[in-house]
Amino acid sequence: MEVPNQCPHCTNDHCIRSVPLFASLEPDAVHALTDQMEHKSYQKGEILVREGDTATGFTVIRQGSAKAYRTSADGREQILYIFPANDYYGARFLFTEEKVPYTVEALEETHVCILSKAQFSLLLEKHSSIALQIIEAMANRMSRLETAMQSMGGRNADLRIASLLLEFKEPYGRYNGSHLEITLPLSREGLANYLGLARETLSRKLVQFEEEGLIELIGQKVVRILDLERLADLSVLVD
Amino acid sequence: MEVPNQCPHCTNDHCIRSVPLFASLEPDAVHALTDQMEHKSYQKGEILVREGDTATGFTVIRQGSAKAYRTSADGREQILYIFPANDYYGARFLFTEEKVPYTVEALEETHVCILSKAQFSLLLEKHSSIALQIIEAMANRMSRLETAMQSMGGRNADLRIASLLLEFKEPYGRYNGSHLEITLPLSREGLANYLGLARETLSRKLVQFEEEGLIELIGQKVVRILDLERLADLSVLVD
DNA sequence: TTTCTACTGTGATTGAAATCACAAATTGAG
DNA sequence: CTCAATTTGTGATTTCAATCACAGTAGAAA
Repeated sequence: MEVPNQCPHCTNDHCIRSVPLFASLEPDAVHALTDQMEHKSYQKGEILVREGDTATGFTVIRQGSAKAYRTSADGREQILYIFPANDYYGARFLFTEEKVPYTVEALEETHVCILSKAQFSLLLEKHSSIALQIIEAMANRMSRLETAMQSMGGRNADLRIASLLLEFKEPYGRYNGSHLEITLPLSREGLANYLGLARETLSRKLVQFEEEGLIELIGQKVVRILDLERLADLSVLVD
Repeated sequence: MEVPNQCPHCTNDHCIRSVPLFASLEPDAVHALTDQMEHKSYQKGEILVREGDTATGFTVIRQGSAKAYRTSADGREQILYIFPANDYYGARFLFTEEKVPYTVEALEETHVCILSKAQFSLLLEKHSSIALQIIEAMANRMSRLETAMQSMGGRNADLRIASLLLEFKEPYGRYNGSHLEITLPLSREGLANYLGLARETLSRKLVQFEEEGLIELIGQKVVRILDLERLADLSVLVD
């Protein structure tokens, strides 16, 4: 149920300018880009692109958010990335791979702008600074993957969960008074699929963390961090 | 015990030309580069760079091989990468991070060439094609990290080990007659640290694989693959 | 060769997380 | 608001891998 329409957020330049990747472009380049992009909308649960498809274009999430995951032979869903608004995906597999390496699914109502492979290549040629920014963005994702790998190689669930909370501190945390509160972007099931744990284990560990005074659960989407230091000790971060 | 010396392999142009990243450079650019690079040698077990150090330069492994790992609070060593000859590391953390994200340790006698951050930046400016090749190389590493994440999120050790064997098929496998044989680049302990498993579990699983007719162990460094198909079924790869 | 040191395999046991099963709570649609 | 559907928590149980302990093996050095 893709609804190709004129994305109201994209008919003016603001759209692209709020995407860090394009922040360095001059106004008329932004204008040109805006015209070329294709706009689509998705409801929660709809698939933006499916693992194994031939590469679509470079896709910017204008509004909403999405998860990227792979499905294993046993049916398990391993979430690899969570893309918040203004993030993008698809730069990488325009360069190397023919096939899309993961399924991307909307976590809520989501609007995206798509630039075709050809247009994206042209953009890269004209504005070489964008290549450097892509390298930088890729570097950040690699950092995260490396930390995830370390955390998933660990021996206990506490480590994974503590590392997850610290990872989410940046993008999803904010201070409410003096307390850091993280608004979880996924359901328990989703978090479990991100961590490679059973949902039940995650539930139990979270209440255990609460009993130990590490966190406080507020509703089921918000976690208040009570003891960041002890959480960091549990996590993968050394020193 | 770094032994800065004139690396015999680097005083002529061949050195750099066999590194895919620099394959596209013209002869005199190669010449200029060669002069700028610093050469070092390490014995097995020596540390090339340590996690948390301030970034050294872009480093090319001329001869030998190395492992990159992080150490967790509990002392566990999670291996993130294995760098074979002609591979390189350090491009990424010249862009973004100040601190080196992992320790690199020689797996055997190893010779490297190092390009300083400043020189590397200059190179990038002059030869924009190198930026694209770096993106491509990063894309490949990301692919591997994503697969690793999927495999480590899995529920059993068989999956991890089968995925490892398939991963090693490319770089370390070769056909001996009609049989595919993989020469393992690490000890059991090392492999276990790569997989996030206990050494004992890996040992047991390998003999189990052998009993089931999936593989045949030849000495302790070579694995002959007897049933690639069934191995793939066990692994993370779907279809 | 012999000796020493590393690495590797294997049994016994423990333990942590997966699974199974279901109840409680929350959400959302009508 | 009500009711169904989805999500979440929690107990009981099982299972698989970690750990502990040690013996066998290979490899390097003397």
